[in-house]
Amino acid sequence: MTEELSQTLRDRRWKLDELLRLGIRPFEYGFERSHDSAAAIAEFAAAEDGESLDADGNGPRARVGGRVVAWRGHGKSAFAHLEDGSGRIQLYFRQDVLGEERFGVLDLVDIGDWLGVEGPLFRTRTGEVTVRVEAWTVLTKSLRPLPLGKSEVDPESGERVYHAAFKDTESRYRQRYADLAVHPEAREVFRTRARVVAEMRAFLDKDGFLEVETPALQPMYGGAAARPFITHHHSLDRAMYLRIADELYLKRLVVGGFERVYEITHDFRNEGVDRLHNPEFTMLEFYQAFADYRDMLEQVERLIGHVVETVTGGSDLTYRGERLSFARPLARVQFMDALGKALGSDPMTMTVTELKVRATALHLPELEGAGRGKLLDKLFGVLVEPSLVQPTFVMDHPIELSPLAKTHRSEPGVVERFELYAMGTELANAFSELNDPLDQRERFEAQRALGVAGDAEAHQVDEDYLRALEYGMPPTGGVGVGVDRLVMLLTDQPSIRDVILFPVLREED
RNA sequence: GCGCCGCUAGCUCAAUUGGCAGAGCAACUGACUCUUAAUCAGUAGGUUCGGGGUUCGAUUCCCUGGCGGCGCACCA
Repeated sequence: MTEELSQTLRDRRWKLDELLRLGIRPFEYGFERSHDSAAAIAEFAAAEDGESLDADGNGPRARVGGRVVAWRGHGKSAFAHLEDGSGRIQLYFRQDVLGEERFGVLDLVDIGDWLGVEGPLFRTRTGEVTVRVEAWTVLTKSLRPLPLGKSEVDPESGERVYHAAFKDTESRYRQRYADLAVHPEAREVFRTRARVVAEMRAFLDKDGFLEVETPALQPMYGGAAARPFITHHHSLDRAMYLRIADELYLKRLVVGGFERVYEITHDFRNEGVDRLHNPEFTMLEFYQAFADYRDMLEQVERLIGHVVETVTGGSDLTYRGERLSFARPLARVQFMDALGKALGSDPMTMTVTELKVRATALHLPELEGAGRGKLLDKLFGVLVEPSLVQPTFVMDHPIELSPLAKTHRSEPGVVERFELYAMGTELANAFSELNDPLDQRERFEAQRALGVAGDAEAHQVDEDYLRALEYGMPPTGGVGVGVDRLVMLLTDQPSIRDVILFPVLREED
């Protein structure tokens, strides 16, 4: 490397060379730990309670490894903090313990280095459990300073208070490794995310659902209204699509005789990026034979309730200062009722022209060629959605919006469908699945007409799916849950990028 | 895609009307053997996001491009 290095980077390289010169391996092969920091602290506390400390106050010995996150030199002694996956532990180095030469080598240690240390545990005068370091080794020399601001622990709340923390949003997303390295609470968000997914699995597994994997690379996309990513398979010499939903494949499996199936996977939608949308996102879909959307509503209530309970310990959570209650039963409103109330007249009896007048009055753009379904959807989005702060099921959507849902058994013009909203955004979507292949073909044809008219998100006609339905799909309820958004709520994060480890960004430079 | 805001040292941020580009932390040198945002003294560190323009002089004003945030639109 001949690139010009900043003074800071040059300095780290110099220390690396010095370590090598002293015969110290700066990138070790491993380190056997006796404790992580939390276990070491716990074991010392237990020894203290058992009054088994020696005359100098030393308790059990520990070998701990971690990243140096703070350093306070005092001439012939030094304090440091080492952070590992379980937390932090203080280190105490003394020249009279380590010897002049070995203590001197500590000058080559920087914040950010990974160290392994060993020595007895003791409690300092100020009460902190600390390793009295008798031996130490460099595990990894850090060649680039971490963006680590100073921080202290608030004695009142126990929370970490940052002073000049690493907070440039762009850098945090681009260099997630650095964000995670200096923000334990960012790591906690992703631990929670993993727990949410694990609990969804546990809930469904326990209820007899089979986890399956369906293609991400598809010859034809479907199952949602969205623009796909298109790619090309060279040896087959044909276009392939990244899935926008796994719905149609999961229902094929119900046709095949798997009565309860689910998949937690990434969908890809070729659309804009904002606070609530990443082009690649995680969706849970599950399908249950012999069930209708009312059964699925109960399932969603129980599933979400279970996840909220696991993370918060109760049925409530706070998002952006707003208290949300997921206590069952959740509120429910009829799509048409809610929209009718907002419009001041019954949307079912309104003509397309009348709807368009109302939409125009609200300055809704993109009305060009919009059909009845799209108009209702847009009006609902503007007039009703923002008010759905507490978790609410919106029931029975217009048929034009839902080409894969069964028509309502008693209400004309609508389908058996619900969406779960909270904080004004959609969390889940479900219906009594349309299993009449003749009706399904008509719905596909209607979508094809919309597509011809210029709707880039219109559904394609999937002949293979129709063939599957012709074999016969039992009555089935299906649900999709936006996992990222649920995690946003549960971790109180303002942007979907805060719950996706490596969100989509434009190229650097 | 459109609008608004932002981009200055490793990190967080200043810089008056257009007038020598600064501070805290990190780093470096020195002092200090129970500190914890350690302390004290000193030192160094800059393509002010890129390109162009106006001007005696641009971090500052204008044009243009890049990236990000927020809002709108689209969507789950």
